[in-house]
Amino acid sequence: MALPQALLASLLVDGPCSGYDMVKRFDEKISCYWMASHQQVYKTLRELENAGWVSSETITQTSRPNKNIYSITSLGKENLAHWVLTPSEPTTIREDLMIKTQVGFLVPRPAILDELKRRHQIHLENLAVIKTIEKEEFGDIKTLSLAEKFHYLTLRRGIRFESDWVLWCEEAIEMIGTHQEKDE
Amino acid sequence: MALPQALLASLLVDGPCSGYDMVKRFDEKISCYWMASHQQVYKTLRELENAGWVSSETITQTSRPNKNIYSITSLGKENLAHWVLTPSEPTTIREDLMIKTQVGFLVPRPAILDELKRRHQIHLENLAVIKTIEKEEFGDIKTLSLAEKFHYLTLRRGIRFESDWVLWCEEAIEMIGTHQEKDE
DNA sequence: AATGTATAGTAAACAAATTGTATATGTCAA
DNA sequence: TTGACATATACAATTTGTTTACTATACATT
Repeated sequence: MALPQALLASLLVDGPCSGYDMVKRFDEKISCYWMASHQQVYKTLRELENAGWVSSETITQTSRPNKNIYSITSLGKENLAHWVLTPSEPTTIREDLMIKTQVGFLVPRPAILDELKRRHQIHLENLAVIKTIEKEEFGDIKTLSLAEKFHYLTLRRGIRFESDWVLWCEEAIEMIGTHQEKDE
Repeated sequence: MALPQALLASLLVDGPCSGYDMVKRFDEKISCYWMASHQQVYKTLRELENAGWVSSETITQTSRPNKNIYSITSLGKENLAHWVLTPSEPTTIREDLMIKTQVGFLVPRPAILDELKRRHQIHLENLAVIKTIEKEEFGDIKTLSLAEKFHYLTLRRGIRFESDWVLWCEEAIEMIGTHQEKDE
């Protein structure tokens, strides 16, 4: 929905880059709250250029394929600022695991417990990655500039999000794992 | 992606219902982790019937338009159980507010603070609704059946999710609201 | 010499989701 | 009695996103 704006924001905050770089940025940093395939990214960058919100410069490379470096234009920046001012509703969520949990009684308990443990592990790992970034990129919070604080807040969202999943998984594993059926 | 399974799960857990009822169920209860428009719901129910995973019975009504009551079939139940056994990755998130936070420095601070406060309020209200359901539908957790515990866990996920948003909003409002720029 | 990995991008086909519109009917209040 | 609201379903257009597949080159490994 807001992929164009997500790309513009990345170009603005982290500087000009190629489509290839953008895909990597999405895989790494932003992954906790936005995802996009490389086809989508390349396509959207071209559309943004047609709209005049980004400009591109082709870098001729001898050792590698040529690449197009995209930069946000002043028009793109204006558009982005305008979009930020429009209110937006919480994004709709579609979480497969919740459906599976709802009907978890359909399958043997070890099966659903394994899936919960798998998820627990995934979120533990994600959390470790984000916390490393927090330590490396942010020192004393009070000394940050306003822009840095905004950046830091998106990272905090990721930490909260992953921590919350970890805690829920633990609650679920405990509750399902220790359940004793009456009269059986 | 898993809308068919979400519908099957709802028919199984909450019983047979019409397309109209299903939309309402999605608006109310499941809203914290799945969303679907009525067009999607009606379409998918028809597809599920063609696949033989649900059956429908037309209820002739004099006072209202006729309605089709859908029920899950044994084939649908088998399919659902099979799907539960397949592992699934965390759903990709696309959260507009995070992009806006990333580039919040583009707009006047009161504007972004208002948006954060609006979100804070939304999640507070969502949280109140879910907590009411928790009180009304679940008493002593230890006495719940296994199926009820699975149900309860999806509710717990909603409570955690909304609480977490509330806390993040408070953190963000505090951090941005109290920021003092140096040398300006 | 063959295989794998990283870089850098294009394109078509399909699936999913949103947006907009149409069609009925009944209830209730201003 | 007009209009808003709720019930109940459906079609069509468009946008958005995923899957699959393909073209290149270079560098490192086996």
